[in-house]
Amino acid sequence: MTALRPLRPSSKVLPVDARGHNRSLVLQTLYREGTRSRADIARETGLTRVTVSALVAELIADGLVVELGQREETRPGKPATLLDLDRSAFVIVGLDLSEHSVFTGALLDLDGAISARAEVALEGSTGDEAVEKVEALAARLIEQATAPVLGIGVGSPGVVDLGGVVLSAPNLGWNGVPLQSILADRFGVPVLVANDANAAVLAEHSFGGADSDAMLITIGHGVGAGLLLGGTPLFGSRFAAGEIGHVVVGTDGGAVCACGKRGCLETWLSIPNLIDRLEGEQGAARTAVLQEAGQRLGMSLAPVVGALDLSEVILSGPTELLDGPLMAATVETLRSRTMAEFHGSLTLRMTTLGADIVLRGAAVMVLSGQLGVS
Amino acid sequence: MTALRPLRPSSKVLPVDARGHNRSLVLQTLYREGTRSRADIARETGLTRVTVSALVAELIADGLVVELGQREETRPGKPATLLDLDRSAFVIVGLDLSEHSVFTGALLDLDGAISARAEVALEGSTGDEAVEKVEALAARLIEQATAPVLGIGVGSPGVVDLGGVVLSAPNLGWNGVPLQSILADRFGVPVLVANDANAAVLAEHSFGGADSDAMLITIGHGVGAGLLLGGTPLFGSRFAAGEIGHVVVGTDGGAVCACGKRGCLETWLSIPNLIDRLEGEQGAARTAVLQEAGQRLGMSLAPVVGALDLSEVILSGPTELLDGPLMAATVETLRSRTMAEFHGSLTLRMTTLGADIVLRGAAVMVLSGQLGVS
DNA sequence: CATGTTTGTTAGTAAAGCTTACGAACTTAT
DNA sequence: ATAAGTTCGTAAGCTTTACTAACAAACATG
Repeated sequence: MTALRPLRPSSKVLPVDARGHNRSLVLQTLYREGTRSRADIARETGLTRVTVSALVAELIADGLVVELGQREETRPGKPATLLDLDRSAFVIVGLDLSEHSVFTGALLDLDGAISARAEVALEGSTGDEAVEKVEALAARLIEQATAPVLGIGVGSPGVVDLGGVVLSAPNLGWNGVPLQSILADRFGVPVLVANDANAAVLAEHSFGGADSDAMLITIGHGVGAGLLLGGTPLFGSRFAAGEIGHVVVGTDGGAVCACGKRGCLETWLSIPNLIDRLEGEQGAARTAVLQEAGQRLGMSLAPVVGALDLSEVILSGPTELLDGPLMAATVETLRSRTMAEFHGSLTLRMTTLGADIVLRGAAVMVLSGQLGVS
Repeated sequence: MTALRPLRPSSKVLPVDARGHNRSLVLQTLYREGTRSRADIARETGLTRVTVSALVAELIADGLVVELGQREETRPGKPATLLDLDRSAFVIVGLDLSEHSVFTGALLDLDGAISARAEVALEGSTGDEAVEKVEALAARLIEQATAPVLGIGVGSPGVVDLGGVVLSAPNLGWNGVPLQSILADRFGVPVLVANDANAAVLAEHSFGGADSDAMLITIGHGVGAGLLLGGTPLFGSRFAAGEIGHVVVGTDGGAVCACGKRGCLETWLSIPNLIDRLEGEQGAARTAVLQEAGQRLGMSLAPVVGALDLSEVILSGPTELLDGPLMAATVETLRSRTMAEFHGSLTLRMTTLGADIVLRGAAVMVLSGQLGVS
């Protein structure tokens, strides 16, 4: 008889786990700050020079870190030996399954730069056929790799659990597809699978300058969101966090949605619906349609921004539709519906990463999972 | 030149830190599962019997754990020596500053049971005068303590940062009041200060059976919320997470709020406003007022529940107003505005902890901060 | 009564990071 | 030019941690 309900048991920590953490810490310092000496790393991490030397020796043996020779800068004392990540030592395979009619993929280096691309047309494939197309795409990219593959990252539409099983992706006809283990078995490298919007918000955090509390809205065939809270992605109790497309917005009806309800956010904001509404409209009428959509988005987001105290909301999707009256109306609605004094510094902007955002997010997943850097 | 923006540096981990973690793990096992032998703990934690013995010896020396004698149960092998937390070894001081005209406080044991109470009338005090009343209340409770004080937990209204500074609490006239250090300096024991709704959701998780993803709405003089995501409280980028009282709900105007906007959630739902609206109403008219308030709450919560994939929403406040037509309307609105297939198991209920919820949450903060149990 | 089981402890080992010390290589002051 | 001071990386030895192996104590069972 105890007053507390059981929590999932947290696990023991051995000294060897601490070692792994400190190894990642050294790696992260080099990754983020760039060229550094062993003594620099010791100062920045708080570890001793001795310990850093041992960890660096291990990283050099693993081929992750290289010595670059002595520091040029002239100052007293023995010159430092500079180190850096060997940013060409590995490549990462990133896959984006979120587009409507095509799977895209790329080879990325440790900095997230894209060195090769490939894609495969979906042609209406679903189920196993679609899985085979994912495998073929990955195989094609791995063939082109000029360095060992660190891992495969996948941004998939739908609901994905922590083990990389796609629980539900209606467009692809997937229900409980264990994509992670399928790819891991086939290619023998680490595989990480997540929802596309979650991947995107990670990319925006790592490469796009987003805060560690941010929300990224993907607007395309559907409407979804990825949430980053305290630097950690939010998955939700049923792995369905960010599924905001089918939340009803407003009290005044709205169009009937594919899901059966009336006035879902997607009926206002998804690109197909938006294009339908804009059909033939010009000038002020066109602006009015975009403003209405923006207001609806703002109304939907206001309670979330207030409840989570978000400082940054980012939009991803077709710039020509989103970046203008729509976004202006969203920010105006957000400000007028939340506490201005608290949210004075709330920013709303387009992603800076364009169409590659999911691919680069998939790479971040691998970097963070395999190297502990992110 | 690196592609990643700097993150706040995470810190090194020494073997001694791992030791502390494992010590907490043993403590947590005893706290949650109750009476256990060393061998039981070893099996449940994955640590060896040797290591557990060493950790238990330390905990016994600290007075946190006691031996209870041999297990009665008859089975082969040497009989086990049973252990348990010494649940009367320490007391916790919990303070609730969230009520409108009175500060309440209590002495709690390690199980969160209340053994003494005290309160002090606010009588309009603000600023330093209010701080002095907090100190007096704590002093009065500490005098009554029959065991060493493990720490002081405080649930305060307003915005509280991670260092226990009350950045803003308009009702008390507090702006940047370092309550944690004031109390720590005065009483020489660990002090933890957090927002009242955050404290409340912790209590509901520890003592009320709430899931590790839950949202607790406090409805009183104002309307606030505490969020628990993955078992961790959410604070937000400016420590203002949960401030949903001044989010505008609906598109049809509504009453003017103290904050200047029109149609804030508080204008529909705060207890003073609700009582005003109910003034003189009976029967169906009364029900209609409560239903309207419940619908407004549901409209506000729907985007949050959808975005966070919450499975549990809990209300705290006067049962006679909330637990009836209001709550029924809220759950109905929530279901009709979110994806039923995902949120089939969404539950909305009243807290089971009554008026002591903040006091007990304050105790959880101390338990979790000082013993690593929660 | 012999055998097997379970508990808690003792003894010894491996790993991790620490402190102390030192040689190498450089700048700066005399 | 020489001496002194500074900085870097490494070596040696220590402390802490949790591990394995082994054992005595205390019980049940055939």
